[in-house]
Amino acid sequence: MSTKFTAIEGFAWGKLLNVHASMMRQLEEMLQTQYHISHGEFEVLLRLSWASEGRMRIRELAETSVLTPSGMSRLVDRLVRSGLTRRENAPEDGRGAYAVLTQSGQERLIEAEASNIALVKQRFLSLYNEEELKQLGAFWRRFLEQEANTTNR
Amino acid sequence: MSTKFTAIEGFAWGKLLNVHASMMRQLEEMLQTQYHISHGEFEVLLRLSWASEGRMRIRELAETSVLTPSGMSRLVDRLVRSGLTRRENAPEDGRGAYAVLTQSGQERLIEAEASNIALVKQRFLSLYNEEELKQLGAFWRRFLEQEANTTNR
DNA sequence: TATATGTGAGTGCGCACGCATTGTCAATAG
DNA sequence: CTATTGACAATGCGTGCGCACTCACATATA
Repeated sequence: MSTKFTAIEGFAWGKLLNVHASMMRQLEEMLQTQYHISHGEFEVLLRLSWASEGRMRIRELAETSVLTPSGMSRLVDRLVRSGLTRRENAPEDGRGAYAVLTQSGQERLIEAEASNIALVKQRFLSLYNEEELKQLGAFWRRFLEQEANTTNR
Repeated sequence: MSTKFTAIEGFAWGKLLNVHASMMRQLEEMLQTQYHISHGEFEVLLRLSWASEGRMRIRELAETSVLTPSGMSRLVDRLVRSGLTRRENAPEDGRGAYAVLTQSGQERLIEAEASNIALVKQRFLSLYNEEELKQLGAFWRRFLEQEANTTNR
């Protein structure tokens, strides 16, 4: 295998990085200035809202994110100080702690999520028709299926 | 505009994030364990290798990256301590400083870049034929052209 | 030339993170 | 029941970064 990219390969890969960086920069700036939360904090609030009764274990949150348990513990700390979550001891496991979405957290999340979705639609999704979005999804599915196969062994 | 994603939209956007995260995680782990450099340091070495005589101004490096000038100054510091770059005063501008690729930096970069390209090909590019890669590139081009239009005003 | 304004690089400080460790509790073995 | 091992959350420490600032120098203006 060659140690160089073809022009087509270099473009397909390199510009993917640029597109991702541009979108993330815009999303993070919007979340910070309008809602005073980082993108990581936003994602935690979002996962909590999906969970039953708006609560998840710290460890579970860490596993479904890019953070370690220690980083997640501190992130939840910040959310607690901001009043967006609270901690609750796990009744069934004395070691465990839940992060629980507060009323204030739900309200902040609803607005932040709406802005988040609007920005992604406006800047990214609106550029492609449904057929093209399906095509993109098919590309990602192919990648993720290969990942699932190779990480299991 | 709706405040929800359609299933197709959510997949096309959400899985793009997953694909990017998976690739970046693999690349960063490879660069760190095999070459003892971060991905940001790798990109700086790469840009230096593209520049004439392997030298660029700190400010210029910062502008073409995600870092601020202060962050870039410190990143170059680390590269200097590792022996991969050296600093040189700019003769034409007494304020300025160049980061210059050393021999050791060139050697490290050549190997790291080969590994980087091999990993991207193996894990990502090899999943798609040339027609599909062209299509991906066309999607990215559409996005970046829109960005160029809207950021200029 | 003399002064004011702008720019490049570097630094003190605060913040967020990972790693290693600790404290607490659960689960298993004897 | 006791001891060992393992798991969850939290914390001390080191590191990398941005922001605000400083210093050195360049550029513009009178």
